[in-house]
Amino acid sequence: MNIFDNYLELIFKLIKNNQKKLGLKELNEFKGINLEIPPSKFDSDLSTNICMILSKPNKLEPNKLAVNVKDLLTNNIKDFKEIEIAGPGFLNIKLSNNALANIINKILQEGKLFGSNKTNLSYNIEFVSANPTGPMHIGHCRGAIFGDVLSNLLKFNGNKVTKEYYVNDYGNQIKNFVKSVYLRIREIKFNEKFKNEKDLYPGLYIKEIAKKILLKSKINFNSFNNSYDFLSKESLNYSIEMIKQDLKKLGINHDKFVSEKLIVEKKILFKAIEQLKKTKHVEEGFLEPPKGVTDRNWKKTKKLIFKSTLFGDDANRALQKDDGTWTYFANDLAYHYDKVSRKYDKLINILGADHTGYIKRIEGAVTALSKSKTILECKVCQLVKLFKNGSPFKMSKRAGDFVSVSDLLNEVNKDSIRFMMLNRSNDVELDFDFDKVLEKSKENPVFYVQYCHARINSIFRALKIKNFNNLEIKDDTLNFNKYEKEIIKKVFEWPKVIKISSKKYEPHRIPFYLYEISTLFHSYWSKGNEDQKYRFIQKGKINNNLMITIQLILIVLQNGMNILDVSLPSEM
RNA sequence: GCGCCCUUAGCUCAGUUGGAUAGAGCAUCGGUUUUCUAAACCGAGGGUCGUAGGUUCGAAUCCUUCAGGGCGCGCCA
Repeated sequence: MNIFDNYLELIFKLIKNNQKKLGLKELNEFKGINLEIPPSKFDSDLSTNICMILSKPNKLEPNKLAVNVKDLLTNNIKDFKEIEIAGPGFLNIKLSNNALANIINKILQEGKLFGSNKTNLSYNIEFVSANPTGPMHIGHCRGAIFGDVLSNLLKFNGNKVTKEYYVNDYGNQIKNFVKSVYLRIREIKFNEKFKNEKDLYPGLYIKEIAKKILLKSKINFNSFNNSYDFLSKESLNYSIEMIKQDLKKLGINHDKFVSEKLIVEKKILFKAIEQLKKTKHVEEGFLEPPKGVTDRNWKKTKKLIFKSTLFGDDANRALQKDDGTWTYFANDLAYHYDKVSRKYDKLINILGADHTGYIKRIEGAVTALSKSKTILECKVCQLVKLFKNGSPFKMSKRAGDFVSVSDLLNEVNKDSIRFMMLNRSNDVELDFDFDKVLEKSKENPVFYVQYCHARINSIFRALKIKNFNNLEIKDDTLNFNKYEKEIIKKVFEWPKVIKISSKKYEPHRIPFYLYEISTLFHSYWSKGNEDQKYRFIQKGKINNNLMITIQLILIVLQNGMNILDVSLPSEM
């Protein structure tokens, strides 16, 4: 039930059928025309810019065209009770009571589905993909929640979504990680001091892993090479498990974990390269020394390169290292070849701000691999800064030199973390303030929205019922006051919020919307303090218009918080 | 040097494929509770939308210039 889309379609049809009469030669496919809720100072339900847009290519005056369009619409769409021409040529539309009643009834029927635009595409969203060399830190957390909620959002909007985690369980970092575990084991078993050499992982969690492995293993750890296979398998298991636990505590479950090691073993890379050689995206050649980096022993050697400059990248990228082994990017190319072959409509990668430089090459890779049939879009989450008492806050560094997700979860509950991590656009840095998140006040948006729900439930308690059942309205009983009207208009906007946030991959619009509708509710509620007649419950009863208004709020609160996966307590 | 992101009220930020007098929260000042949760509400002040141009009926939004801040720039992963 998206009234904007529905009515626009009607309007377009009418205008097309009466094109000549209106003197319109050029319809421009109705591009740029929209229907929206006008600012609250205008006393109308809908507003469209159609006359302003169409007047230009047809060389008509917007206000004159508006007079004709107004007549056309009022005579043919009986849902439109009254239309006013306003400002530079807006049409402000009032809906008939009958139309309002029908719309509201439909929303009540749709309930949990209200807001879905039923787009029906298949998405693959890769997110987190933190290296399995240690626990998740605060930086991963934002991307993790962003990806999870974006998945929920796209699912809610009617799509199929695969939530994917790419496990980088291959390469030098893994060797360093395993070596660190090995040295910690030697430290415990043979009392050898752990020397913090370059490239090793000093974090104390490595010690925990070492202890666990020692408890269950029977091998002697006399040589790194001899124990490597066993050690790497065990250490990776532990650290991946650790990450999965953190994700679980945040309420995140991926559908699929793809192992880089497996991608390598399946030799997918060769197929990918073979294909890209044919399309001339991969060639043997030489690369220039990296810019902005000095003091390197640069050797110009011939190797396979991916021509990412064709896709706007700064430089072409090496697929092979000097010693002939494959680069990380090469394996990622193979991984994305695999993703492309799974035939999703859209691929999305969620990255941290420090991976911005990687975007063009990997998006280009997908375009090349899919022969422009699949588009990969990378969304970047900017940094998270921790604050406490208004000043930057550093947590215990037990886990290493970063703030871990489990540290965070010890202080703040999952609901607050999820909501707050999305209470900013992904494009801007996010200040995460511990005090604010723990506060029970308007300043804490999570609380504010939840409190709205709790207050609604207090009405149920006062009326001694569990919910409003079987609500239905007839137009003759329809008589909303100005506060209710405002709330209902806001509810009508919900499908639009879903549509835009789905289209632009911007889940942050949902918490903002929920906060706004909560404000309208709290405000209306408080009117009862000033004026008896606005009290929700009169002589133990509640009137029908109010019941409907509250039910509509409940529907969007529940649908919204479901997408965020944040709880709605009925009492606080 | 290059790429990406950001610059909107004192502070932190929203702002829909370009729309009407640019919106919230915090902070400041003032008010509201014998009655459904005051953990809330109402009101006031506060703006050259970083700068300079351009596009047009109309620009915070699109294009160009410059300035400031962040992130990144390996044949690491």
